[in-house]
Amino acid sequence: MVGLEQVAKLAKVSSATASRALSRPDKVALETRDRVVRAAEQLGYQPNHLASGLRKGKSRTIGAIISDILNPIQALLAKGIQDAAAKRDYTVFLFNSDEESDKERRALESLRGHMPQGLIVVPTPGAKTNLKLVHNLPVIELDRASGLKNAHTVMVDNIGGTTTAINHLIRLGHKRIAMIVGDFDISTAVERHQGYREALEHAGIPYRENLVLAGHHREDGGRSAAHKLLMLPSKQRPTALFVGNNEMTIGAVLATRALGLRIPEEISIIGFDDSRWAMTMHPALTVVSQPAYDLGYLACETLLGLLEKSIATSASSVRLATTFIERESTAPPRKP
Amino acid sequence: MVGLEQVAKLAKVSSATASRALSRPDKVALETRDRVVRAAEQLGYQPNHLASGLRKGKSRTIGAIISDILNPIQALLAKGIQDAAAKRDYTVFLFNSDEESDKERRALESLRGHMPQGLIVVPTPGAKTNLKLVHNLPVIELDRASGLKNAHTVMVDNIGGTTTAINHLIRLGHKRIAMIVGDFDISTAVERHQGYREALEHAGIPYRENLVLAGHHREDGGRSAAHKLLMLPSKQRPTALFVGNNEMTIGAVLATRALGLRIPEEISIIGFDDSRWAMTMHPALTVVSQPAYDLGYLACETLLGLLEKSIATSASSVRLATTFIERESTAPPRKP
DNA sequence: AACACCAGTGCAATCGTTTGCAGTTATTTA
DNA sequence: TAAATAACTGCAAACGATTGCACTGGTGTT
Repeated sequence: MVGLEQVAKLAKVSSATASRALSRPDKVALETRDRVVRAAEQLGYQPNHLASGLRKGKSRTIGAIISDILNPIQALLAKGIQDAAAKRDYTVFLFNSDEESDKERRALESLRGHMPQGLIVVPTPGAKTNLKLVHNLPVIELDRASGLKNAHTVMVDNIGGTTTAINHLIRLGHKRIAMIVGDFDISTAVERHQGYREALEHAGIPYRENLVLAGHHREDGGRSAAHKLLMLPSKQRPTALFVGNNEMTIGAVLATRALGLRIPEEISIIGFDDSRWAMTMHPALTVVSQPAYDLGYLACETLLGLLEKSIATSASSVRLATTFIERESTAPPRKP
Repeated sequence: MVGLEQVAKLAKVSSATASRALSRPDKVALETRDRVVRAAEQLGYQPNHLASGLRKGKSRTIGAIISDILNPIQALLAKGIQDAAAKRDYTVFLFNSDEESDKERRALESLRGHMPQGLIVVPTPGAKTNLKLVHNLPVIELDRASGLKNAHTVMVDNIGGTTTAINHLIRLGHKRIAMIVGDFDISTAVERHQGYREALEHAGIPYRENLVLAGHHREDGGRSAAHKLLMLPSKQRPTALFVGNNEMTIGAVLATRALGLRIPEEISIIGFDDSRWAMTMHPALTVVSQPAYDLGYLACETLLGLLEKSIATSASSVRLATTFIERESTAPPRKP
């Protein structure tokens, strides 16, 4: 390891001056600085972040905990975060919680020792407790809210996105619109359900308990919920289906196919979240799309902004709009 | 920040003893250890990795540079790496190169300062030069080889995977089998192409230059290459198409659809890499699937193994087998 | 009884950088 | 010309954890 000491020796200055030459150019004579810079270059000197972080109390790292890197939406979040961090010369420690509160806690414990200056987290249901482990760190909650007071959040307009989708179905003439929802311990699931409810109400369509099933966020849950809905007696069977996230949508589509029902002739489907397979499947899926990359990017910028001015801004809350993308999976209901 | 000093004071010992009590239990009297542990717990003490890393010269972190986190295959690699690292209590700095040598270099520079103990990298074409930046670090090359001597590599059996696929097509009766390849500055592209060539040769089918087009790894390239192939006069037009990676395969499928050709009746398609959309598209795609998670996991285990025994094992090279998954996108060629 | 040995503990140096303070020159001002 | 000011530079003390060394007192050996 080539350290500052050696650079200093080669440049015939003290290590103090060498340090200043490299990070406070104005504090050092031009000629001296040159000598140091040249020496550093020649030796291939690279400052040791562990040491400087220790001394300055600033590691220039942040932590990020997303729920599942294999979910394309979350991967986009991660990418947005990393790009924003890289632009300001921060490095990010990325963890997966896999939606398990326990893994989230372990990630936080692991993270804590590395002295990140801030945190971005897609909170699991246990986050409210877990986040106490890092009570002294600025935290941005991404995609959903844990319910923690004075937390900063960056989310999408779930209610608006959902009502747009439901309104579209209503305009096509659908009356029996079902929804597959996530678990209500996650704020997005609550909000999307609320959007669904409001849209129906606004159109004067009664809300029917038996048309709302839980899919638990995963493909399997989506599949069995859809199966149940589509097996209802034909008088009760929904003519349209709105699914609360991408994983469950896959399940729902597969269940539909398995039953031999044609989309959109026999059942219209809209999913929350866009993705590659939604575009390429047949028929292409109509979706509510989230600006996931921007969401991540913005969350990171917000966090870094917080760090630099170090003023404890009171809890901020950002909502980004969703985009409704009409493809081929929706059509008017069949005449009876 | 609660430091060791404060724990020590509360337990009425020196910080030296406190340190030993927590990390070298056998070096300290049982009763003392208890007192220290209790004090640490009470104060919520968390060791500072920056400090211990600095002192011990071991950061317990590794760096990982993948090419694109949005590619599901690469996301799986990342997840495998992280899981393996977490199991041994290492933390990983994850970067994206986006296949650009320049970004790879910047990632390496950024990484260097954080004193990772090792590196896992999916090398870009510039890796051979870039990796000199970290010449003193153990490096595992993942998924492809940069050509660097004495590098450890963890890859799949690209040749075997490809020949299996091509043989399958040959057995179905195809004679004009086209391939969309990647750029030859990436080892996987070279190997897959070689597998294609060998399989044809072995079956006595002549290799035709005009049936092999470059798709440059991306969807767009795949689309235009496929378009060109499918527009050949019908006597020359391929009856089957093998595509060198997932991105290009999407393009190829879209081009096929755009031309109104039916899969597999008019053209059989096999892609390298499995994915969600390959399973759900219609018809479901026949693929050569890589054990990406295992690949990542293994790469990380190899690296950590290297670190622990600190013996400079000579370059190891691991190859994992691929799996051929037959779905619905292949069929015998149409009788003329 | 004399000695060697061992477990348990603390002192103080160390890892590589940064920075408050003080010291040295050169420059400006009255 | 003397004094005040500014511009550079170096000394040494941090940051928090670890560890070689030395010290203490106790146990075991002959």
